[in-house]
Amino acid sequence: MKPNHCDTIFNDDQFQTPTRQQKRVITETTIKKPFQQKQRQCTCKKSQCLKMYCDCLAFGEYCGSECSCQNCHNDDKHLEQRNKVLEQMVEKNSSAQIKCNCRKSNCQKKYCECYNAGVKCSELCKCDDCKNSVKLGYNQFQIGNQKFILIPVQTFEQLKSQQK
DNA sequence: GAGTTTGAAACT
DNA sequence: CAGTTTCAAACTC
Repeated sequence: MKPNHCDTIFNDDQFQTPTRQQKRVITETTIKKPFQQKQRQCTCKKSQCLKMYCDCLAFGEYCGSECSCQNCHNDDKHLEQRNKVLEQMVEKNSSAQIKCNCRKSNCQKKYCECYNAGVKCSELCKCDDCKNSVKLGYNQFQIGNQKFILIPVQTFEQLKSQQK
């Protein structure tokens, strides 16, 4: 198994089908409520929620009532435009891996994508003075007493069918 | 809550 | 490809 993709979360107790395109970082909020209808809350002002700056779009979710974004296009009224952006994103991220280029945060703050995702920095990273002390292996993380491993969707489906 | 810092994403 | 700018979140006060 090459757990390089961020497509799927597998945890010890259950398999859960992803409801969204996993993009780059799994936020703490997401980990706590994996694949539930957790409404992200973005505050985008200039991106129209049509760029990856938008947290909602970055996870393939629509913006919702809890967002406080301005001139939002990440809704069903702008489906065509939105989906085009998402398609490009999926293509771009089909082999996305968690890596960072941190300069000042020592990979110890949530600015760091690796730290934020709960994974160790890897040789893919170009960070300076890395102090990311996550103990788990690459693409593994733990919240509370729940351990998670990021695996590709394909593998996820295989595991799921084996479980039946 | 306002202002600052940060680094990914976007752009050139 | 590398350097720069833009952006919104993380962080600080």
